[in-house]
Amino acid sequence: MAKRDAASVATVTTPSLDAKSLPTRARGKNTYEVVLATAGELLAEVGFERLTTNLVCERAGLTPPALYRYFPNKYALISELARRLMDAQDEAVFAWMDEGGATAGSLEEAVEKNLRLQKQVIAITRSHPGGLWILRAIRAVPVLQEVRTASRNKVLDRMFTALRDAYPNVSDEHLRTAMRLSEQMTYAAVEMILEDPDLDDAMVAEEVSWMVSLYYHQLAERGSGRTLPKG
Amino acid sequence: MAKRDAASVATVTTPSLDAKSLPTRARGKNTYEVVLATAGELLAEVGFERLTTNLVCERAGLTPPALYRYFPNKYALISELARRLMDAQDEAVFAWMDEGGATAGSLEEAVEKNLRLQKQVIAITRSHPGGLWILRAIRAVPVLQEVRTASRNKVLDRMFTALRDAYPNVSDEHLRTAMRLSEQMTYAAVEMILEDPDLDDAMVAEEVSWMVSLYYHQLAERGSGRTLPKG
DNA sequence: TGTACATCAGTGAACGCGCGTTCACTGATGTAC
DNA sequence: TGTACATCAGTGAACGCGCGTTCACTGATGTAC
Repeated sequence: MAKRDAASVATVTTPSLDAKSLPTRARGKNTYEVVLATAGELLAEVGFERLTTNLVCERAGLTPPALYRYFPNKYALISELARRLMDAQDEAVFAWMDEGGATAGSLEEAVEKNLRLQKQVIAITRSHPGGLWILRAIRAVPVLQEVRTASRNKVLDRMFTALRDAYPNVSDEHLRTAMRLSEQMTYAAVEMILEDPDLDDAMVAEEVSWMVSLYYHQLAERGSGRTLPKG
Repeated sequence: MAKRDAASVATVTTPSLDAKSLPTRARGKNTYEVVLATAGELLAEVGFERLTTNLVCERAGLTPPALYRYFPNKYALISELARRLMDAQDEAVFAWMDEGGATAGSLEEAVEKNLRLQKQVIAITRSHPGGLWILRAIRAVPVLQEVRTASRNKVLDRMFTALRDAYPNVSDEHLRTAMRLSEQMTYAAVEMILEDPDLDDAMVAEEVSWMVSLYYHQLAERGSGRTLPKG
């Protein structure tokens, strides 16, 4: 077998995200948090691409080896920030479900409940510095996609269990697809709102709630075949 | 005024995208296309972050100054690829509108028409090497967002004109928001399908069509206040 | 309650790599006469 | 139809910068006795 032309091979090695070691003492814990906070702050200012460990150190008033003690690279920084954001969002969703948010009777009720959740997710993302960039990063950076996938699956599994019985005519796969689409819609709207200050948050949130609620409302009436709703 | 601490300032200079010069002769035009094709290919293989001008040159069998003659940096490469993808998609949307795709009577008809467009957009994106990465890049990379914005506004303006009269009870802002949301939903679904091969393309496309169609269907009935649909 | 010691936390300085970029140059291609 | 010349296209080799990373070290902090 001939030696392959070097120019034709593109090697891809994924950087590790494993925290090198966690701080045990107060000083170290503080540094750890300062680094993360600074990373979030800089993320909001310069975006993902321009974020470097050196830049974080400079801003945080640390030398590189101090950061490097806890985080192997910038991906580990974003990974931790993303994990926290996802956890906060997931908690909000679970609390919402526990209050019966997902089991509405009328369409109007569903819209109202959905709207509350939508607004919460927006508020949570906004309260996390660099939140918009975190959302973009977990979509666009391969090593970080796992954070998003893990969070999504956690929420989806629980929601699937909660909703399964409410849609007897819909197959498992169909229901899962429906849930993934509404999840996508929710996050797309959050990104939209955060990146375009001209948009009316409340209006966007309400419209998304309508879109998702109408869809689920009609999904219940639709079979696995294609039955149109009455009217 | 005191000199600001260097560590507290994060400068952001945006790279230029202007093509340095366009090739005039056949050889140059060929090189130009080879560079772009290689960039798309590598984008699909290694993603945006790992794409470098050096890597493109190596794979294309060129030296850096050859690439550099036409493109100032990697953003210019992706920008051109993105512009082409957006143009192809926009054309499909316009053709669809010219065939009356946006002006359906019944809900069922709307779903059918919407589905055709959705499938076309998926096919177009798939046919462009690195298409998924191009979509991600124009969302996540500041200099490239303009490509997306330009394309979006072009489509939105034309669609707004076409739909304006069909929704008399809906304000301009409301209608624009509605269109932006359905646009987001469409692209979110394309990304979803391209990045998760386990998904059933046809099912996702159909569900998106339902979601969007239901939404517009109900939008017509809804006032600028909040009137619930009958039923 | 004080001191000695182990361990944690952070520093200063330096490194190698590869990226983007440039320079002076050779070779290819079209065109004027 | 051939040749001279202007311009386009691409090369080879080198550069500086800044990023990630490491090393031997100093300083801070908790704890055993």
